[in-house]
Amino acid sequence: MVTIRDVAARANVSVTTVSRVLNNKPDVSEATKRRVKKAIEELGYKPSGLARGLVLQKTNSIGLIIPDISNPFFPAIVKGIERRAKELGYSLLLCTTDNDKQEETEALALLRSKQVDGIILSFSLQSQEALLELEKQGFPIVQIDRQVKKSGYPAVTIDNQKSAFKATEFLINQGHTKIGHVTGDLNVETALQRLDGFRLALKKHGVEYREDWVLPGDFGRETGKACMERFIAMSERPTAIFFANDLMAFGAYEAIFNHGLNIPEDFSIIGHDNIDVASVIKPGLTTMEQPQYRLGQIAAEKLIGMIEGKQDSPAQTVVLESDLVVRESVKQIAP
Amino acid sequence: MVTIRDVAARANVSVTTVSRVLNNKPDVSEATKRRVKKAIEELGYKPSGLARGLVLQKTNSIGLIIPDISNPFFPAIVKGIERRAKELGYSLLLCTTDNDKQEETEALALLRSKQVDGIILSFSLQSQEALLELEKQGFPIVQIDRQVKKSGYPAVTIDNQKSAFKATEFLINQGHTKIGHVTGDLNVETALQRLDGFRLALKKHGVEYREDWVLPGDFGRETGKACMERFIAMSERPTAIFFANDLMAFGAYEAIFNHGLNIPEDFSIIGHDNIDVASVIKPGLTTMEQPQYRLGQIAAEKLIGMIEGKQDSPAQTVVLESDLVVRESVKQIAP
DNA sequence: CTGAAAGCGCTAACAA
DNA sequence: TTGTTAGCGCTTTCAG
Repeated sequence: MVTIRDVAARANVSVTTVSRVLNNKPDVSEATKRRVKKAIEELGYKPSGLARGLVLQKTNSIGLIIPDISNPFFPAIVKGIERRAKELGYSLLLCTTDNDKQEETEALALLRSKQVDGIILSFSLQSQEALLELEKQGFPIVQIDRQVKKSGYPAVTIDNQKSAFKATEFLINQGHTKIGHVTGDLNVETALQRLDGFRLALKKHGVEYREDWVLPGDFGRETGKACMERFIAMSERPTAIFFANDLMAFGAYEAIFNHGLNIPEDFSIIGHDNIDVASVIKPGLTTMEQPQYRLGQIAAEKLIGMIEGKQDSPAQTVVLESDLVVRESVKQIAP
Repeated sequence: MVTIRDVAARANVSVTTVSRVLNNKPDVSEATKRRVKKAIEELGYKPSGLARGLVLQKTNSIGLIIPDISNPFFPAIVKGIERRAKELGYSLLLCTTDNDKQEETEALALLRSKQVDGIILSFSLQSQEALLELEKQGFPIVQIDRQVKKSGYPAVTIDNQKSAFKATEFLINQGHTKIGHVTGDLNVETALQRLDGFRLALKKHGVEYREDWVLPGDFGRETGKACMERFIAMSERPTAIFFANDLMAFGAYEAIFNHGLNIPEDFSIIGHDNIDVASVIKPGLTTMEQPQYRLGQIAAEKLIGMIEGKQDSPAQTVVLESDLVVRESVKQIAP
């Protein structure tokens, strides 16, 4: 490995001087600067991030902890984070957890030991204490998509309750009064909030809330399919169902088609997230759009702001809007 | 920050001894081991990966460079890599490039400066020299999905030529003789190979190859749509089209439906990759399945094998099989 | 404008 | 079984 010493020797200067030109510090004559640069070039020298990080106590890398990158909701978020972080001079260490509490804890420990400057994460409710601990130490963290409320860490999310409310209200406005819901993983704040939004909308419009039409899901496609099978098997069925995310709605599509039934004639379906393919499937899935890329960008900016201590005020949670995207999966019912 | 020195002081031993228990080295009495562990516990001490990396010249992290994480082809690969790497004690630094040559070069430099132990990458053909350079230095790299042939670095891929051949042959066996193709980004080896496979299949079966039915794409959905528009506008149309990936085929679905045309009645469509949603859309997309998760796992294993010098033979390229998945997007034509 | 030297937190000879 | 010491490659006072 070629080190700063080799460069110094070759350029006939001290390591200090080399370090100076490396970091664009003043007080180096043009002549020596040129010589040093030449030596760097010739030797193909690259400074060691490790050594630099050790002395500066700063790595210019941030950690990202998400449940599952193969869940289509996350890639756009990751992209947003990665692109913005890169622009701001940071790189990304990726950990996934499958929503497992132990994996979450391990990921946190791992990233700390790698000495990332901060972490963006999407945690289940089970891992609160770990966050509280880090908060005491003043370690920079931004939550994304999901907020573990008890911690004081800022989050970048949409208003999930409101979003679910809007989705449900749309169903009601289309004339539906028999409405079911498949929840997300109830260990996740997001899922809880969407359930709340669903309830609130029914209540506001005086529509009956039926326990047996609210099925516990987990944001996975298979579960969406399984829950839909249960709806189909019911003697009294809802006419419309709000799925806590599009992936589960896709599962429902499968189940419905497998039974020779139709959307929206037999069931009106609304999803959440507007993942990329929601527009490709037939009938097009009506859903709530989240600005994932933006969420990612903002989270990266916010975290790096915290790291570099530029926040004017204590870091605030950012809540973006979600928008209804109407396609063909919801039928209008005559009153 | 609490360092190994603090632990040593608290446990009344030397830093060496602490280091020994940290790394499970022998020659530490049970008694002192306990004392040290207690001190570590009480202080909440975490070893600095930076410092360790600096002295060991090993970071236990690997770099991953891919074009775009929001392309649905990659998440499963990333997951496979991440999961396997984690099992083997490595973490993942993620860089994306948008297939841009400069970004590829930068990512390589960045990861080197972060001193990752090795890199898994999916490069365009434009970045050959950079690889050659690293190869001279004996730096461990594994290519995934795409192989830059000139480098001696192993790759983990499917046989893209054969796969495209099989896809095209399926069209022919269904009775099609007017067959078009939308290529991938021709700066990418994979796209070239699929085009070759397409040609070969036509040739073998004596089916005419028409230049004007081979449209240059870029693996993006928009392009798939645009190319499909061109096919639709032709006075003489192909009856079947092989798209170099599913994403472009999805774009084609849009275009076809927008014109009030039907699949497979008006156009038979076959894709490539079998990304998750290929089964959800209507009609189900016939396509070639790639084992993405496996590709990722194997790439991680292979790279780490290279890093740890356990390879029995010089690292070999691994070629996995792809399988035809028949759904409803291809019509059988009476001879 | 330039350099010597201390030290970031850790591991590994080498001694004891 | 334990400790002393010399670095890993870099930045940064502090002196020239």
